[in-house]
Amino acid sequence: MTPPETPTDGTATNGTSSPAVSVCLDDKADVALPVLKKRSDFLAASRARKQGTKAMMIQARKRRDDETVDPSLVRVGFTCSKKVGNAVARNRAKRRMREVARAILPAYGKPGWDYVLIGRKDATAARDIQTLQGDLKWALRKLHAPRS
RNA sequence: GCAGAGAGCUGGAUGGCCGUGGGGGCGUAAGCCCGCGAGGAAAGUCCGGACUCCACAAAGCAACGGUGCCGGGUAACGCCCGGCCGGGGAAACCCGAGGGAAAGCGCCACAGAAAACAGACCGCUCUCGCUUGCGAGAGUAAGGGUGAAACGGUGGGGUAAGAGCCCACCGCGCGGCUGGCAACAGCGGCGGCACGGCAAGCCCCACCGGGAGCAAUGCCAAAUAGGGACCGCGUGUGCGCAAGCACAGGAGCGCUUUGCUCCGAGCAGGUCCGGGUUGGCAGCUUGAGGUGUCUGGUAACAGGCACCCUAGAUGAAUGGUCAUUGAACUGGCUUCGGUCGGGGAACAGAAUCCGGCUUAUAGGCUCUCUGCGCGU
Repeated sequence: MTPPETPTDGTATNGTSSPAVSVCLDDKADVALPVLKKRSDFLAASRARKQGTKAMMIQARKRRDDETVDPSLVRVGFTCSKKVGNAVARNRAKRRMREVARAILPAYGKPGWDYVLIGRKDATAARDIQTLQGDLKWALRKLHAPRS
């Protein structure tokens, strides 16, 4: 009846981070963007790096080398907890995040990484779409930066 | 035109570009093309079914849950339609858990003398006594006061005062006739009045009802821990060589009766099955299906004919953006006709599928009816 939601337990701190790798950003406009579907992928991402913005939370994780997924892929997942609102509000937030990810991630995401976008109450639906894209680019720069 | 009542519809629109979930086609592939893609409530999960799996010897009884005026509709319903009765309204219409209180139990707060079986607080009348406005006795229940409710009501006669004591009408009860399939209604007769209310407290009566749900269920693949069944040998007493029969015991089928089934202490063995986890496929959308039309019916609805195929996801598709337009609401100007701006669409998102109910819902539209007013 309802899709699975973000678990509301707060397990989202220190995880496996990797040093930043320099990536060439050209000719990636039509790269496929697979969607995360397994609960375990979401749980792994929630234990990795995260960066909040005004209208959403972004989690990012570099996949380990022994994982079977094609290392050239950028994968993305979307989630909204029930705090975001009723089903209409949650679906709307996911659709807007999907649109933002489609515009930004093929060019700015790094191959071999998984990204999870988490919606926020009211803000995800209300914020201008251009601003949301800017938010995501800013957050990706922060996430990709080497840890100090 | 104004006020009101009922029934129904709608739920921003059009186009371009980019994207997305199924389906179809082309292609070795990358990919390209075509077509389809949320609601009236998709919601609450409250009723009723379909469909699956499990359970099920019969009858009676009991328990538990539900329904409750009558007739019809339906696959079925607690739903719908029509009618009856009671209540509200000037009317259109609206509301009602609307069987049984002479089967039984229980309750009826406060107030009041008295709350269910009769009785008498203030009174009223008569008699007696005297201290002359009080006491005693008898009669009475009309009047007063209390209450949601006070042992029929109103009027007249009657009386010491009164009382169905008598009479008329109304109410009530009993039995009859007429109309109606029925609930019930009408009419006239008899009875002087017995039977207060609550069944949404228990209860009685009638009728209905196995359980779980698509995470059902079936299949495939991977992966592994050791649960169960059957076979074989073995099993109380009596009779019997034995097979078996009888008896006793225990267990199960809600209970009873009839009836049936099973069991008995283990094990070196043999054969087979299942369970949880993850992924995939089926179930999965052609159905009590829609639209139009004709026929029957007051209607709910039923039937005939023609045409149509209209989401099938599973971390879950319907989105983003641009242009034109744009309701409510709102600011200014106004010659009250408008005009220039702002603003940017309610409740809400399919999850096996249907029939209902309930709840949420900005605004707009249509039809019918009632009352009043105006015009012709």
